[in-house]
Amino acid sequence: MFALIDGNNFYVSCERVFRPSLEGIPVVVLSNNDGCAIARSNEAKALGIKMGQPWHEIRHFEESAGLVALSANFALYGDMSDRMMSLAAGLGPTQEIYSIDESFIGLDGVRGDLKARALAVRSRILRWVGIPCCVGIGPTKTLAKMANHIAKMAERKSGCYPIEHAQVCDLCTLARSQVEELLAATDVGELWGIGPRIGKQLRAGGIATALQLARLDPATVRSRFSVVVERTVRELQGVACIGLEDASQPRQQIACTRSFGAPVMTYEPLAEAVSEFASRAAEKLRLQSSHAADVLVFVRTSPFRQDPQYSRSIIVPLRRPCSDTAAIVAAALLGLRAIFQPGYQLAKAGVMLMGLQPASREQLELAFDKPYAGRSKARLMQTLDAVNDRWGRGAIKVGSAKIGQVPRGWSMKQQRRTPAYTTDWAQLPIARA
DNA sequence: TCTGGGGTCCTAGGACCC
DNA sequence: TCTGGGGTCCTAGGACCC
Repeated sequence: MFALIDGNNFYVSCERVFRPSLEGIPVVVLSNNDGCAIARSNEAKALGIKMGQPWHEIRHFEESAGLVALSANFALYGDMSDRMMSLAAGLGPTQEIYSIDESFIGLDGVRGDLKARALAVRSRILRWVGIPCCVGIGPTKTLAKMANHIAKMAERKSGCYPIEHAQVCDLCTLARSQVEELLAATDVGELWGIGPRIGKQLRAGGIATALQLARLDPATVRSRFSVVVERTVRELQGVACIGLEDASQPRQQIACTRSFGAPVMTYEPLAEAVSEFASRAAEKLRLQSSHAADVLVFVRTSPFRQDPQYSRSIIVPLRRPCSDTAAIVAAALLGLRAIFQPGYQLAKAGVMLMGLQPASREQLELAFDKPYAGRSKARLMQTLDAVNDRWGRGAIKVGSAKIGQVPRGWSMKQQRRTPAYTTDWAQLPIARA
């Protein structure tokens, strides 16, 4: 048995903790560069504002409906999340933190009235952290997710589900007929694992509700769709196919990407941005004690504009897997040089680290104890992270202006013989403080 | 004028092998 | 007219999640 605890309108709720005057009015939190809405209060949802809707399409609500828009503060949300998760963990013996605002709780072995227990945890989170939550309980993760959706909608919109399921919905204590009524009242597109594409295909085939999907034959679903949809069907039937992932797994891929506030057309500002992305990605990499084998860098124009489109990416292998900012920045810049073409209004760029592997004990020992260069590099990275942690991101950066650029007067042969990513730390310009 | 930033998993098809 | 059969690995792209 599983529970899913989920903070309501999480980013907006975090903001409201510190600005109670925002209660009861339409609020959105905006993405990077205030580009689009990434969280909406119930009042904003009632205005018809969609997830991810561009700000310029909804800003008229400022005047007409008193909409308040806030720039995102992810550091705050991360902190609030940690507090919420530690209280949510009290619901059962195991916890999987699924996203910044959701966690699954394994309920095996928990005795007594689960609904009362969930309500108590919910009110503790509300009192101590200030975040309103909803809890869904079911025999599988997919059903717990659906129960959570019911708990939220029953509270928010009267009439769509029976009001007694508001805030906490426990499918495990209901009669079969009651569960089927809830399944019948749930659109197939609301289910975990059914997105817009599959949802459309299902509806075209006459499957519009969760109940209709639950009654299909899994094998048929597998042949017509995929094992993923088949698993959803089995989970709806009460057969648990997706287990709880207790221990958090290290990431298999680390990305740092941004849209630009204004189009970028020249190499230098792009190189500066890509250096920054690569540095941030390398920090994240060291945080999980991994090494990367490859660096991917991409640039692209805005797909929403009519201008000539340009989208390229390249994967640059590192000489050997590492987590060294200098090597990763150099590789990213080498890649950027290969894919950059002037004349396009670039809207977005990013760096991804791939082929991640644990930094093994041998590698760590090698870095710290054996060759001088390796030791100093690892210590330098530790110092970099420590200083940036203490004094704020970007307090120390790796200088990048010249990395990846070819010294004046070099022949093509020399350039080919000396790829930038083989650059040693010693050859790189030292950071400015 | 202005459109997020992360992630995961699955599948199909090609290359390659014996 | 007929043109093996099976396996593995890799990659790009698609679909999904928040």
